[in-house]
Amino acid sequence: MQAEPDHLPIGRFAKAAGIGVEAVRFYQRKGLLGEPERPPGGIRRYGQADVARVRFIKAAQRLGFSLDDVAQLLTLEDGTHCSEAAEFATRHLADVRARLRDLKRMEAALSQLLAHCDSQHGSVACPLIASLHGAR
Amino acid sequence: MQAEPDHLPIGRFAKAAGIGVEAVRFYQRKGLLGEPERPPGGIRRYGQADVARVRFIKAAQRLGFSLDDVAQLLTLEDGTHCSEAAEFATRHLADVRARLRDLKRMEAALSQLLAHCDSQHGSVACPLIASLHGAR
DNA sequence: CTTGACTCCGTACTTGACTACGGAATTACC
DNA sequence: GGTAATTCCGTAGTCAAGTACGGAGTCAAG
Repeated sequence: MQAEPDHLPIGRFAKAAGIGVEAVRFYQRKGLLGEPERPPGGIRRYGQADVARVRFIKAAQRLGFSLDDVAQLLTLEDGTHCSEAAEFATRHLADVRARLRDLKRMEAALSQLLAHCDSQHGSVACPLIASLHGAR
Repeated sequence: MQAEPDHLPIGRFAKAAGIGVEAVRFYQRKGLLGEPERPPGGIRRYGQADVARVRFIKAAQRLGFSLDDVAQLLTLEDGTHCSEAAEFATRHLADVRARLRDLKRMEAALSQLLAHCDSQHGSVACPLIASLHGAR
């Protein structure tokens, strides 16, 4: 049958999303990803929206969010009632901003290291620990 | 004996750093943290520099770095020869910048959600997935 | 100088996030 | 329409990052 971009069987879907077939099923069990309807005596098909969803999951994970965090973020995406959404979003936003602060400090420390390194050779230390001082 | 800030026994040290005693030993086994000398028939003592080091480890983890990544970052802190340092630092810097980009997008999406949410009640969706589109 | 808390060190268990396996059903290709 | 590749689904194993346990040695308060 058609393997067009919005009727991908699980194997192609997983490849398109950059994960394994087993990981797809794992995310479905965790509730991060829906199981498309299975036509009687047929197989499930996946679309581009599913691919984007998985890419988001992987991106958020790289930013240090657990799958439980990602699940909450996805409920925001999916549209919850405003009052609950605001609560989650506020908390996650504070979290995101704290991470941003630390990452910026880290970027500064690393790029200063490189600047030093370029200009003179020998050995240099990088005050990474000090740069995040006051972090929590 | 003295329990002054630079002669902490492992229990106080762990508490000061916000982790458990077992985690301290675990980081030592991983090489993230040195084992202070043990005076013959005595116990090891830890100082503020160790506390700061552990705090850095935890902060970096929250930013999505694995302990192996953190180990590399710490070699920069500890001061390596410039040529190797530059290589690591360049790679990590690119990584940090990619994360920064994604986090900024996420921050924008979340704060927009809140802005919408404040101004009108009912249900709102948050285009988080779309906000990271083009992420890797 | 004893007693209770703490340290040391090795091994084993737990949790989160997958990854692998295997047998029955479905699909795709010639 | 047969057969090789996929899918399905359940169970089990793996790896990272800890956490817990336990017995022998050390410290510190009375």
